Amino acid sequence: MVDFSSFKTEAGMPIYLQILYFIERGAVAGTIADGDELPSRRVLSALLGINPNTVQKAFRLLEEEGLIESRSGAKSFMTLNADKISQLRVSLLTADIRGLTGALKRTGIDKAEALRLIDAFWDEEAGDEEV
Amino acid sequence: MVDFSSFKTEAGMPIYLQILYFIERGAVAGTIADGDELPSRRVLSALLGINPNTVQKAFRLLEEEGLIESRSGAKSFMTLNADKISQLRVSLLTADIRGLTGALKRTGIDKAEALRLIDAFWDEEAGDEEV
DNA sequence: TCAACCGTATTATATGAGTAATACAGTCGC
DNA sequence: GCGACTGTATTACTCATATAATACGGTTGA
Repeated sequence: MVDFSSFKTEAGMPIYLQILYFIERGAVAGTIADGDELPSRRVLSALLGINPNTVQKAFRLLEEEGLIESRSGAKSFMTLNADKISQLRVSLLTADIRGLTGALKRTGIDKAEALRLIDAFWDEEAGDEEV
Repeated sequence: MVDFSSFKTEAGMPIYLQILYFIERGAVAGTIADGDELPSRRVLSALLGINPNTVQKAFRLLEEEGLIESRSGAKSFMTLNADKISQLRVSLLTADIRGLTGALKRTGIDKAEALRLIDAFWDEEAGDEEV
């Protein structure tokens, strides 16, 4: 069963996308594996305190993406393979890195300082680093 | 005059926020300086192909933040000083770095690989790096 | 002075995100 | 079989974003 205990909704991004990315990143990280059972729309929505339709929207997109399989009346399961994971890994990391480097460049930071900041912040959770 | 020639709207974020961040990052980077004149709401909206009200929303927030000064009937100007810029720099960079490290960790990447990716992607614009 | 700007405000409309309530048919284990 | 679950679908509502069309009064420069 796919574990949602570490999932927390945040402001600023649609919840259905947060669910989508949570599944995608879990698949790439290996914490979610092929064949894993997904909680039902109703159960997950109750667990997260959101509407079943919001969960359904995320699951529908994941099914269109070929990452999960749903049959009317039955439970839903992850359908992963090495190719899908590899492809997903590239697209997620590329978007992450490109987004950050673009933002940092617009803020006038050079590469050396960027690397220093990543290095300093990596192990922190809620520290007050000197920027 | 604040230069918006490099500004392009993107999907996924409210346009008024994109304008807000563009000004903020320009102020931190030094490409926008204290006393710089801002284009009028009407002129900028025509230039960007968006609605004047969307520009006004961004400028209103910037004024509440104390980064610009507007007088009814007259033009608007940047009002920056070292303290404001320093404060802005910390908040922007902190949000950037925290966002990225969180995403990469959820994708199962370790620090060494993260630093390698940033280093490899920094000088690229639209390349096809091996991830 | 006065026309051409400027900032500001108001009202209306369209769209997408998210919630809410409900309904229907398929699957599964007892 | 049958009840409890499942996925799926529909309609309606709220809210934020963005657009659109105006309108008002202040500022500026020829």
